[in-house]
Amino acid sequence: MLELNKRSECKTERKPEVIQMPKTKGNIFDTAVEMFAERGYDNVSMREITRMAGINESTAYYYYNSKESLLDEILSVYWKMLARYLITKEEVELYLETDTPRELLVRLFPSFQGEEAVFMQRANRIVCMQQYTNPRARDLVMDQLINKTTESIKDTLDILIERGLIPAFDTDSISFVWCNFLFAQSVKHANQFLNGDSEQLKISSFVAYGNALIDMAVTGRLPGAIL
Amino acid sequence: MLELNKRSECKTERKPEVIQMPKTKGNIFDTAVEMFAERGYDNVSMREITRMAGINESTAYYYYNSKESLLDEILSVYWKMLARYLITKEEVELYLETDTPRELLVRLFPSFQGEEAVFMQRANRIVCMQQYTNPRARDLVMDQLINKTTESIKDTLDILIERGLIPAFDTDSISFVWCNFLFAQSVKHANQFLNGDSEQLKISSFVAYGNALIDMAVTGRLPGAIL
Amino acid sequence: MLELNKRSECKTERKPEVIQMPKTKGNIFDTAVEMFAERGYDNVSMREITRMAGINESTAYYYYNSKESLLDEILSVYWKMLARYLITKEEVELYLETDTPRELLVRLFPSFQGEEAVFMQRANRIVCMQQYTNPRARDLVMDQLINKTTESIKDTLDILIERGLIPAFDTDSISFVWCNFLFAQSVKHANQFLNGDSEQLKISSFVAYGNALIDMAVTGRLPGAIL
Amino acid sequence: MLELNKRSECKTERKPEVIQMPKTKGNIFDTAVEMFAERGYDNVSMREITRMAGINESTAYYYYNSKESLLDEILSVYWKMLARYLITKEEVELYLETDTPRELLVRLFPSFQGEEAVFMQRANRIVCMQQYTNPRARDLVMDQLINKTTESIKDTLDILIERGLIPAFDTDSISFVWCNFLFAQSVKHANQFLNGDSEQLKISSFVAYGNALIDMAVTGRLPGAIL
DNA sequence: GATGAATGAGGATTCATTCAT
DNA sequence: AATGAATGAATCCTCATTCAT
Repeated sequence: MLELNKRSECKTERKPEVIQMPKTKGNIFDTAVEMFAERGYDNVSMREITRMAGINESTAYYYYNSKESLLDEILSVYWKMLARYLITKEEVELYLETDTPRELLVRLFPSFQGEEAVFMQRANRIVCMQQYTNPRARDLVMDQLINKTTESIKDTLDILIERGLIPAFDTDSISFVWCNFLFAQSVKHANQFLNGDSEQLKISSFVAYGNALIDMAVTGRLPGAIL
Repeated sequence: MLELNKRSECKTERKPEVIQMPKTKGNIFDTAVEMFAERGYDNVSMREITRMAGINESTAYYYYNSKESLLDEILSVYWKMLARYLITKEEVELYLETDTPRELLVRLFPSFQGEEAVFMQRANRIVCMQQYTNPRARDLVMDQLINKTTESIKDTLDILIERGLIPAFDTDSISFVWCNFLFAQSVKHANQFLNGDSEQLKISSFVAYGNALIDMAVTGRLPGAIL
Repeated sequence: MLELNKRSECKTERKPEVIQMPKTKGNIFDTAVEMFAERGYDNVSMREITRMAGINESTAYYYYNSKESLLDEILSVYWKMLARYLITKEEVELYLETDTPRELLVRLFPSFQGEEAVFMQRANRIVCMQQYTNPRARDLVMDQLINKTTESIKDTLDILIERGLIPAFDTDSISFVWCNFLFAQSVKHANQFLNGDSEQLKISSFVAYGNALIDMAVTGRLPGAIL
Repeated sequence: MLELNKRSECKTERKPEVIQMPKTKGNIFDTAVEMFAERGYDNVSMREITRMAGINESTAYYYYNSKESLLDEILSVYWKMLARYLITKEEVELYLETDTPRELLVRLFPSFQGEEAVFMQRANRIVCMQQYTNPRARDLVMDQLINKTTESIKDTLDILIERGLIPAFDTDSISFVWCNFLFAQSVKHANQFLNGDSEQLKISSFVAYGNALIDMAVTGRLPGAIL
């Protein structure tokens, strides 16, 4: 059976490429990510972050010019990690050597593991919150999370159709709908985020309806449709 | 041609039922809506709102106990207006006397006019921003914007299928995908919102892909699908 | 046995002479007394008083020019009621026709009944709190509560000695000590005041040690002294 | 002649044990003590304190979390200084090696010198004002200023009687009266306090009547009593 | 690297009071 | 006699940031 959250291993090497920082800086960064995610950028003060991190308030300014630049770095790291996980045309070709169409389509649902997953969840929430007021967060959402993802989906579908592995249909509109579905999930996910419970978040409906989308793509018709 | 934003008249009377306030209170309310929408609740001070509204800061506290209660009222009004526009089963039956299936399905895309539209756009943006930190806004999004809408879509599709007006399919998953599509649009809409430009917001893609969803429902297959 | 809080009836008529006010004014007055006593003049706002009294905030200003003038009236009424209860030389003479020395001395301990007692308790607390910052309250304490009372005690003792009803001693210092004892009790009383519990305030120690003072005056020696 | 305010030296070492603070903090503390004493906690704003202290308002919040915590510290210091000056049984025994009974009894009247005296006077006034609304101040008055002092007086009298140095009498009631006398003086003292004039406060009556109390204890009879 | 001290600007909110009605 | 609307001034407090050390 299909498992949305366990993606088969990547073919192309993806070195974790962990972002290296001095210990204190990392401490500030991590604490900020956690607190911003929990309560929102505007509702967390530098004082609170540094107090929670157990360091002096002014020390934060040794590493970050301003509160905003701290947020910038978080967005930056998030952007980079996201980018590493978008599937390119070349990768699709590669995967197709071994994947069935269903297996390939599952890869279109993002999935992170371990510490990375925790960071991505938090950063996702921060970005969702900030997209309305922070131009960089908005770009991130619009460009990376939406346009690039739509493109990636469309590319995958196009290749599958081209190879006759799934029936032909208008991939433009379907990739748009598909991506918006993913985006809505990510917003809802961010929305329901409660620190600590993050693990227990019910993603069952997400999985079920994600499968519906894959079904549609593979069959060319609505799930359960009797034509 | 299909027009998503001009819904044919309602059968059941919907009196505008404008929320009445004293002049000054309305002034505060409107200014707050405008400024919160533009820059976010946290980034707008009572000082700024009242200065913009041309009244004394303390006057705002004559009408609202706190900044938060001002936000509460905005959410309240938004909730009420939204609720008025959700389609019930009874209304679906009524519409079906004259509507074609396509016309009926168009009604599932919310549409506001004039001043109301301006308020709804702004309030939508405020709600989107606040859903992460304000429990009431979160409830509004999760319950009203998502659950109730999904239900409304499912009801409509079920009735159409029951009457044999569209092919049978799994309305559960489709209404879920459909609603999430709408929700994603509303978030993106909020996201791109720039005061003044609100009118120029490109909704063409929304319309195009909205039509794709309607097509799917009417035909039971993916748009352009060759089975 | 001696009962400090049940003073035998006054000989001279003391008409209750209730201070008459319009209903609303009395309402404001009473509410203010209650709230000032409970939480202190500075910590109670006109808004709170009028809200508690169930009238409009500005109505208070129809009857009182300012918050301070409301306090002034309270002090005024308190002053008048206190004055009515100080024992004059003439009254001492009158009482002596029927009282034993002990009975007469008991009269030196102030005692109020019923509603009057409630008001006096509250007002006493207000005066105690305000004596440090409000000149009128200070005068009230220093002049009325201390000097006049001391004088009244001294007069009584002098007459008793003059008539050979108690041994001779230095009434100057004893009336001073006596009055200061009373004053300390009144401050402690005010201090321990908790609205609602006012009735249950333990005055047993006050009574016991009040009796000690009377004993001293009647015997000329310290209570229990073996010379 | 007896001098109430010059207590013969302590036997047991009492190191001044001055409370040390950073300069600015001390500045805030001192200014606050002065201003609170003069005009009352509620009638002095942080703005005024810091302006008077010549520092920025927010600096005060660097050292004190709130206005109330500033008051708390004042009460704390006052409490500590008071505690250092209560006479214990052991000290009474010690003093008795050299003191006459009168000299010993004089020690029951508190006496501070120099800067300490100024602080104690001010703090005493603050405590007197605050005792009605601030639980900590109330405890301070009731427990430290009254109960502990009464106990200290009783202990001293008991020892003197036990050794046959003064006649036997009921030390319970006398220590109660005595302490209440002291307390009344302290309240009156606070009451009459006018900044700058503090030095000129007439304490003659206090001394005179304090002597009366000592006389009573030493002779067992009322001052000037002819039995 | 890290910190303690300090600050200017601005935050929400309260308050006593006024005035037209 | 009573009130609804409005306000100026002040309140406590927070915040991001700087700077000398």
